Amino acid sequence: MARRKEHSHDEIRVMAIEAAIALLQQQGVQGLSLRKIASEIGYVPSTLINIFGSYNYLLLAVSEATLQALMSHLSAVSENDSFRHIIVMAQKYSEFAHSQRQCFKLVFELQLLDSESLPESQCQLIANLFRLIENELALLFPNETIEQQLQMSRVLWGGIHGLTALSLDNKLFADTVSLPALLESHVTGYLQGMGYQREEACC
Amino acid sequence: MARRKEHSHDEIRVMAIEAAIALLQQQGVQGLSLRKIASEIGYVPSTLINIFGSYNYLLLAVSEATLQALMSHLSAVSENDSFRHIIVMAQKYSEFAHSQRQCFKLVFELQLLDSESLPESQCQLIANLFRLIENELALLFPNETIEQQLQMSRVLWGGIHGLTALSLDNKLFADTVSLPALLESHVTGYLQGMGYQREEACC
DNA sequence: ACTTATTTTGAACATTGTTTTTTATTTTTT
DNA sequence: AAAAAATAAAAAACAATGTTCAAAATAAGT
Repeated sequence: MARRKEHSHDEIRVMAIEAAIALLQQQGVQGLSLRKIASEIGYVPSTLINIFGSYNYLLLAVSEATLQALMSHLSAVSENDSFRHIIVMAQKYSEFAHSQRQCFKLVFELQLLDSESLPESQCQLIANLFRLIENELALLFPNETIEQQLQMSRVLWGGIHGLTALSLDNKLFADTVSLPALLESHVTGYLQGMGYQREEACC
Repeated sequence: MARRKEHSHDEIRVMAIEAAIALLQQQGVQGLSLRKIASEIGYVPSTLINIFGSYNYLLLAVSEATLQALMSHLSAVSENDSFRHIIVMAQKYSEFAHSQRQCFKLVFELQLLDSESLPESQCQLIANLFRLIENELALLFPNETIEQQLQMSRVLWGGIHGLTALSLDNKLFADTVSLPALLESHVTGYLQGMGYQREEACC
């Protein structure tokens, strides 16, 4: 059999990714399978393997699509105050994670084999996410070195991600404190500790 | 066939967990399987299912053993200064995660089905881990409410875990800054921001 | 029109966790 | 002590997985 020519490879790509996301949100990554995705879009497992290379690479494509959605979600934030900007981005990050729970988890839990390499596009996406914070830090701490700003951005992001990830799995074991409150405390506390003066007073 | 009576169920339990940990460290959770574990200890898959209930519950037992090891690793920390105590625990946490990488990842990536419930023992273990930090915070911030101390402990732990987890998967994208430096910056920055005066001066 | 290439697909394969059946051993009863 | 019942371990069967490979159907080239 040759191409049915109903859809191009690129069309099958997006169909498969969309179907995978839909199934993922319903049943989680455990309930997902190459065969289900294939049958969902009226194709056959080996066709998807031909196009994506492997099931793992299909999941990687889903992960990449999720990262892009997250990126546009965070890029939409516009606050004049850089301090507020970071806080709102932290909230948006956790909002996104909870609303797209399964996809978000996939991004961080997908393990590729040693033979598979993380594609450059995915690295760039993550680097751009970090840059969102780096940019605001450069405004907040213009006197700090680039190196220092880079370190601060990782600490901020690490905390935001850690709190979000633990909350997603109900591993915070603190029902009385809300995730937004934890995120605000983290960002505010750390930035103040690093010398940022939100108000005017000191002592 | 009836019991070979060579080993009791409890003996088989520990044999299986040990074999699972060994295989896990070699090949990761992807390369692990019920059949490999069974053949490694000279038994058969269905025997392990009988004893553990399911493969997932066997993995949960490995996760629990890992949490216990982590707990004793962190309990061994003894610093007079509570501030130093928290920093050292943060470093020990990340050390443990990197030295027992696969087991550590299993703890946070293992997903049980909706029908399976997280056993009370595992909840207690995690609660005890949090308490290690809560105790030090009670010493550092005796005037804060319990609620406030609880929130701070989650922020601290969330950041420590987030930085560690991202570092484990090389997702920090900052080769020039070390994980210990990030952890120290996180703990120091946050505690200072929350009002802790490490030195005597202010302004 | 015929040949050559291409590409989708269906069947085969190896491996997985789990369930069910068989079988060997232990325990109980007569 | 012998027979019957209960028990428990292992073997086999099952359904589902990702992947490979050969066969088949269409497209392209001559």
